[in-house]
Amino acid sequence: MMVESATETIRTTGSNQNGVSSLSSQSDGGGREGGSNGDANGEISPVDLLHLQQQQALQAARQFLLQQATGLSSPSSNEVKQSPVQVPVSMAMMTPQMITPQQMQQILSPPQLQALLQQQQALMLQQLQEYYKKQQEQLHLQLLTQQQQQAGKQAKELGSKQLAFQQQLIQMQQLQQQHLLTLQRQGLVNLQPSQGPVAIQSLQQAMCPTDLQQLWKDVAGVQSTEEAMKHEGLDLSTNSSNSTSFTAAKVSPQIPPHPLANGQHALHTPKRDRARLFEWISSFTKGESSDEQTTPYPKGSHLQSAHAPHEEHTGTHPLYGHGECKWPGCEALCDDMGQFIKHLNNEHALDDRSTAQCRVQMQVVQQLEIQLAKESERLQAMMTHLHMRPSEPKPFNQPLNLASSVPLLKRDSDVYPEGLPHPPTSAATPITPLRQGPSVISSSSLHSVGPIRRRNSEKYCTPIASELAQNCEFYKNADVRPPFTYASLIRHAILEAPDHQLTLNEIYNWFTRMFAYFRRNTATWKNAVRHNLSLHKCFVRVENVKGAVWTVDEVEYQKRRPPKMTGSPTLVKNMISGLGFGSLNANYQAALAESSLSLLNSPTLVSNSSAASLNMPHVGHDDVSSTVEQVNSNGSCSPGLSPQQYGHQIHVKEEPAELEEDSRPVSLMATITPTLERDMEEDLPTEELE
DNA sequence: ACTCTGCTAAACATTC
DNA sequence: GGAATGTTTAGCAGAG
Repeated sequence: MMVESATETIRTTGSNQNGVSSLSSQSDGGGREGGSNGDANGEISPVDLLHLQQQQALQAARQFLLQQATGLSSPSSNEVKQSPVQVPVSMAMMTPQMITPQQMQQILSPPQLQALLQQQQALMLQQLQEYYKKQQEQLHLQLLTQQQQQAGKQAKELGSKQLAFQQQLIQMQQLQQQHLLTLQRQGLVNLQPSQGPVAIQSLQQAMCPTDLQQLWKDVAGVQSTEEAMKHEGLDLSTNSSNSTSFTAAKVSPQIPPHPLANGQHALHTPKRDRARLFEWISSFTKGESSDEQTTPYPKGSHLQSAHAPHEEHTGTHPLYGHGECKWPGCEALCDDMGQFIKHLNNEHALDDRSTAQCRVQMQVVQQLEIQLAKESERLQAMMTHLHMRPSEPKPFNQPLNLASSVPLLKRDSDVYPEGLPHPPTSAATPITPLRQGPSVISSSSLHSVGPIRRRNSEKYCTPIASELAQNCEFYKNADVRPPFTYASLIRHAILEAPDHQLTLNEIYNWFTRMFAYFRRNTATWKNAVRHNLSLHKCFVRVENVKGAVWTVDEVEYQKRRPPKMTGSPTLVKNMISGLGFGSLNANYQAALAESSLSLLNSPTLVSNSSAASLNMPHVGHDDVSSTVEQVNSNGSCSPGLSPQQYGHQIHVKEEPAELEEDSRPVSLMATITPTLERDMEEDLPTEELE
């Protein structure tokens, strides 16, 4: 009972604080309809009245608090000082007043707070009742008058006005119901009246209509009770202020300044305070849940973390741990499981209270999930930003920024169904290998260590070059499997070589040098490398003076995964238009980005012998400007990139590589398709593009 | 259900 | 002869 009353008190106190904003906000919305009425009558709206009264209650509580605080010992004053620091930001935002609800609940003793609030509540209730009564009568009168006066007016106008009045009436009745219910039910659902309309809505959600109606039927009784309380309120408050010494001295030294700021604190707080904590959490949760659609960041979401200790699964029952009942707000001591079960069945049976608390908990979970989604989104934005930060517009060949511009591309869900953030695919980052340590870790670090069948570089437009460039330090140090296929890695290694050729051993070395992951399981991955080299005809073995070297047939490589262009012609059009490039086929995006990046990375060309062996047709490149060759220090074409690609990269300057990809001449691609012995079932890109 | 792709493992041949 | 290199096959699994 003490806990109950204490929580009630706190809730009410907090409501006074928070109610200012929440109520005022509601008056904006709900008050519009009633506002006209209020203006017409020259009276304040019920919401304003409630607001005013809650402010009065808050003022009274503050005064009371101040009186008591003057005699507080240093610890408590310290606490008061510290609390604002530890108050979560959103909480602080919610409570613009100097004294936060937490401070209130820490400093005021439950009886005192309860007395204060009961007093204020009783006053408010009485005034509200009277006010509502008057308003209802006036509304009915006005409605009748309107109907009579506007009998000759257009039906439309009449209808709208009547509707407005009726809505106003209904709203007022609802408001009245809600307030009364709040006052009556606060012990049941731990609702924070101060949360105002938000909490009230939550209450409505938490209670079935029949409950509401039944409760409303008892309004008269409630009123009498409240009036009785009101009469006793003075005595209560007097008693509390006199007899109960101020509780800051009693409670504060035992509890950390702000249990809410740290969930662990809740474990060490006295039971009463923990109950209060839960009440706060519940009330905030309810308050947020109602406007969660419009509030991007739940204000009290972090508070819910403080609730975690309650939910930790200890023992054999999730609701039982450390000899306590973990039911929110309960914490009854139970020696053993049997006792706990008995307690659970007795105290937390299926009733209104348990149901309401369960709903509260559901909303807590819901809020947490929403918060998780929000935080994940924020993380994505942060990572995207960090990856793009070092990027400076290159004079040419700036790869596509897929991450930022491909909102429609299904990547996360496809590649990371677990909800893990996908590796940043911001190809807009500088191409040169660099530069950022593991601190800027792409989400690739989250890749599983096990085999990944589909590397995102292959299908989901993560250019290996950019990814590696961004996180090369990370991959060098972290035992994380790179999210690329062996073929991609081999190709990248080869293209990274000065002459675009590597021996097998050099490829091995590149793997071990670049990836900590490949410093182990050598037998496995080396075999895989050899297997890939042999299997894929894009890797061409060239006999050299010093032995055999491996080169890359870029055309073959890009033919490896012909793009599947799906979608409407308009979509394709949009893709080509440049801004829509995000919808481009990921394979081509990745492949082209990779190839272009690799070209930029590698200062030299493939040796003539290898180039010849690559069977690369030298296609006349009308589009290739000299600047291309200027930029490309070598001044010659890479084995893989067609001149047209270069040309497009150049011409379309800041256009993403996809564009080049898209605009890659189909006919040319067809013509340059080398006739290689190794047959590979392949759809010509042209067909796909068409 | 089927196909494609990628990974792993393994056997075998050739070369160093 | 052993290790490295290269080729090939098979099975499995994920994804479309």
